[in-house]
Amino acid sequence: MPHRTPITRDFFDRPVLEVAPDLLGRTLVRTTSDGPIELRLTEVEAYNGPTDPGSHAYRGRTRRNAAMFGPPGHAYVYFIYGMWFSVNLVCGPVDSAGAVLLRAGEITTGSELAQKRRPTARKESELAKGPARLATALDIDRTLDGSDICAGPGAPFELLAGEPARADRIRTGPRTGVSGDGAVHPWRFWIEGDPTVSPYRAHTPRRRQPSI
DNA sequence: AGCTCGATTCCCT
DNA sequence: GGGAATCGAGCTA
Repeated sequence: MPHRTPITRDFFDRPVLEVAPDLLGRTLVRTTSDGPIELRLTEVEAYNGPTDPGSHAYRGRTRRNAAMFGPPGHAYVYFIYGMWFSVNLVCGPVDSAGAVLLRAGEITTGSELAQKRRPTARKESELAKGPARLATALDIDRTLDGSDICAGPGAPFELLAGEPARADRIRTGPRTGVSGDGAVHPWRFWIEGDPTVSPYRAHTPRRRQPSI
């Protein structure tokens, strides 16, 4: 399969736990007004629908998470911590609300554009190391929520076959920053040894205001 | 109407 | 390793 073959919607029809590791090594093309930025995915997390306590879908459909409950092959973009965005790719049947969080990758095209967006990055490997950094580097915000990933060249997003990661290089572990019962599942997937993979952090409960 | 805290990053010690 | 920044979804009332 040639490197630059577009991935079609049936790729996303499968269960999210199957799609997530299969995304590693694939190329996400983000077409901006300034030109294309391409990202080789190195780290993702699966969020497994309404029964997954770690998922935004856990409490059912809301205005924010509506895209997750929509058709596969679309983006779910959400705003977090008052200043960042994160990007997911929706998987599985409509209403199953499966989504893969794109956590990190290697910028392979348009690194000048990404640098401009991420001036604090000191190394190429830091441009998209972490979900909010990835979204910033690729100029992704809430206006792209619900975008079709499989609409073809020139759309805001496209996914290319790339070079899927070898199975023996894929590692799994608990999801970063997920609390409670959602933390037990090893649904984080990354390419072992890749310098763009973000460091694992366990969930840290935020301290309450000190009561004097 | 008010409150808590999050699928984080950055900067400081 | 810890705290600040910053806003809004979702819960409690």
